[in-house]
Amino acid sequence: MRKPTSSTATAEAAAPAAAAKSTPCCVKVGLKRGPWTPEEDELLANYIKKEGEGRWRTLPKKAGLLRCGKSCRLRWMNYLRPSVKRGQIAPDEEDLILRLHRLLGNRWSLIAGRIPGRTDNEIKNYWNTHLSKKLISQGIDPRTHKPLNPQSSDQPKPSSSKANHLQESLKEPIKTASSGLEETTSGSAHPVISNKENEYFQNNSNAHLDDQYHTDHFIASRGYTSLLNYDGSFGMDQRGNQRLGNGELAEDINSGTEDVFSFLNSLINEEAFQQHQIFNEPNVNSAPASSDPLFPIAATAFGLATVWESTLTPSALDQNESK
DNA sequence: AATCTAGCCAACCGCCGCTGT
DNA sequence: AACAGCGGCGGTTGGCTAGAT
Repeated sequence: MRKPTSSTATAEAAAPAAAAKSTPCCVKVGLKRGPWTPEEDELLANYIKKEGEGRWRTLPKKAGLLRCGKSCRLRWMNYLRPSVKRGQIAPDEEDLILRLHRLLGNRWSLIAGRIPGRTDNEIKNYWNTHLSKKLISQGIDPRTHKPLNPQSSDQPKPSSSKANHLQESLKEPIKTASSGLEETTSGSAHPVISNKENEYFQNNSNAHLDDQYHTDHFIASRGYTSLLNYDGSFGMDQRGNQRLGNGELAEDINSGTEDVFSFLNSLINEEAFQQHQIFNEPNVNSAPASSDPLFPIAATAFGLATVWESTLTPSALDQNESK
């Protein structure tokens, strides 16, 4: 159990000594904690509107808040930011969370980065309160996305159609935006996996979808598509890292694709890209239209993606090796 | 009506990696 | 190379609320 009073008291007692050496933002002398008031929200929002995000350590003082910088950052990121979407998680968002979690594990910020308007905290809470329980009730281990009882994996699947849908959903490879998009039943556009990729899974005996490593590796090796956000924009975490899978995977990705993605990220204005239609149309197997106002950006992205597709994907590498 | 219980979620904590010195 | 500061992340907590008893 958490011990707020004692830990706070300890921190406060230790604060003067700590402050003499450094000024960590979590020194709690005289700082307010707990729920934010509307007045505090207004102060914070107004300040950030004027001065912008960042410099969290000094922000509270300048904004006239008796909060630590971390608390301000959290409040802004999870609640006050205009882009934060409120309200229930939609079924297609839930589906995406499940798929991303299967690939990424508890990398909430990475998952949130691919679901516009949702925060890592919100997704984490939703997972812990809804999805993990849902998976358990379906006999699926929420950590591994595999059957809870391995011996029962040969048994018939749960009889309800909902359960079947969930099981099937978890087996599908995550849809990517490499070569196109498809309409979901709910009407929103999801990135799709290409025929080539399906072919790869079918032809490569090591790439069976139940195998977390191979699924991860496949997606990771196709770095550029896995880094496409749900809305079609290119996504990395805020440090510019690609935190997919375990460290080994991250190395795999970083060794081959980071430059490409840094370049793409630098090319693409996210806001403009979100409004851009290239990744929001049902079929974008063709190159972007030159009449499009964002043609230069789209064409560069498309070009790089095409080069990547034809030279560095597992199937392309196999083909090149066999030549 | 009062009490108990469970669920939800905003907020906190400790740790880590990056960056600047 | 070592250190300190900062921002960000994931795990966890505890207050609030709705429903059950």
